[in-house]
Amino acid sequence: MDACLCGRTRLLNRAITGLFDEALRDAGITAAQLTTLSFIHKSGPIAPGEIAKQLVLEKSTLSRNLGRMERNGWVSISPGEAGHTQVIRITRRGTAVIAKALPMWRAAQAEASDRLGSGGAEAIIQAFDTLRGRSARG
Amino acid sequence: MDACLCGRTRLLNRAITGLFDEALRDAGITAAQLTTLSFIHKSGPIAPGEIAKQLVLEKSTLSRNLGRMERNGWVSISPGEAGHTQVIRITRRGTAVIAKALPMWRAAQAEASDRLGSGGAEAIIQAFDTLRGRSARG
DNA sequence: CTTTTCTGGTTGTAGATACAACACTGTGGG
DNA sequence: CCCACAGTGTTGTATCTACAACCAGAAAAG
Repeated sequence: MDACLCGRTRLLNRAITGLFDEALRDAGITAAQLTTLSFIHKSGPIAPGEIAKQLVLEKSTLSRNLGRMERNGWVSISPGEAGHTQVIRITRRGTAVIAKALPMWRAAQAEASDRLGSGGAEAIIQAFDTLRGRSARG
Repeated sequence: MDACLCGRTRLLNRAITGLFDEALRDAGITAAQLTTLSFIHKSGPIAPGEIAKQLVLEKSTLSRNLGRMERNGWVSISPGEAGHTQVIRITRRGTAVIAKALPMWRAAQAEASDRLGSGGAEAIIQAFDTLRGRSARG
């Protein structure tokens, strides 16, 4: 059970997330939050269900994460057209916090690339793309 | 911010962990617990601090995880020789649960390899090893 | 038109994770 | 001997995550 893909992925995740969280601390945003916020920024107004699908997040998880982000003033949550649906929009403060975090993110990205080695970073991108591709088809 | 290593690593982690957790459900153990338990099984009696260091886990995180595993009867926690230290030992029930989980783990590992593609699985191992090597040196 | 079913979101509960602060114990300096 | 310090583990608090159960609205079935 030595070469467990899950154990390795999880350890990799702890190490990389820790690195980004530390780098982003002064911006007052976590790595998880920045990922979601950037996604919303890029997508434009979007339903929670769609975010969850794209980011492979449980809807209940996302619900609470969005609640925190709304409390921080980074996103607005308004009722959608069809009943009981919602639309998530990034706010000015949300855009501002992304801008503030950007240089710190760049530094963390560079540091992560360095620690993973040129092959390692590529490797993660590749594993990610393969997973994405397969799950999209399947 | 599209090719964020952190976002991708985290998504990869959610996907892979979910796959293993589902596969292991009938064994009554989670992926995180199986990783720690296997490590203890392989290492023999070991101090919590050492486990945390090897698995890149915060000592407080490990403390609570070990508490749950002790409550499940999978490990024993006894005082070490030097004051205030501890020794963690795997129990019979711990060994038994690993044995029970083994075939499910194998299936999950195969499924994960498949979804990641031959290159993807190798890629994760490689990224892991590079990180390990660099952090060991640094 | 009413009932069933489906889709989308929230709430209850629990594990995994980390940071800060604390408690316990051994060791050195005085 | 007493006190500061360093190493090790726990506790308080918060975030991230998921599963199960639920609720609300809409569409389909009758």
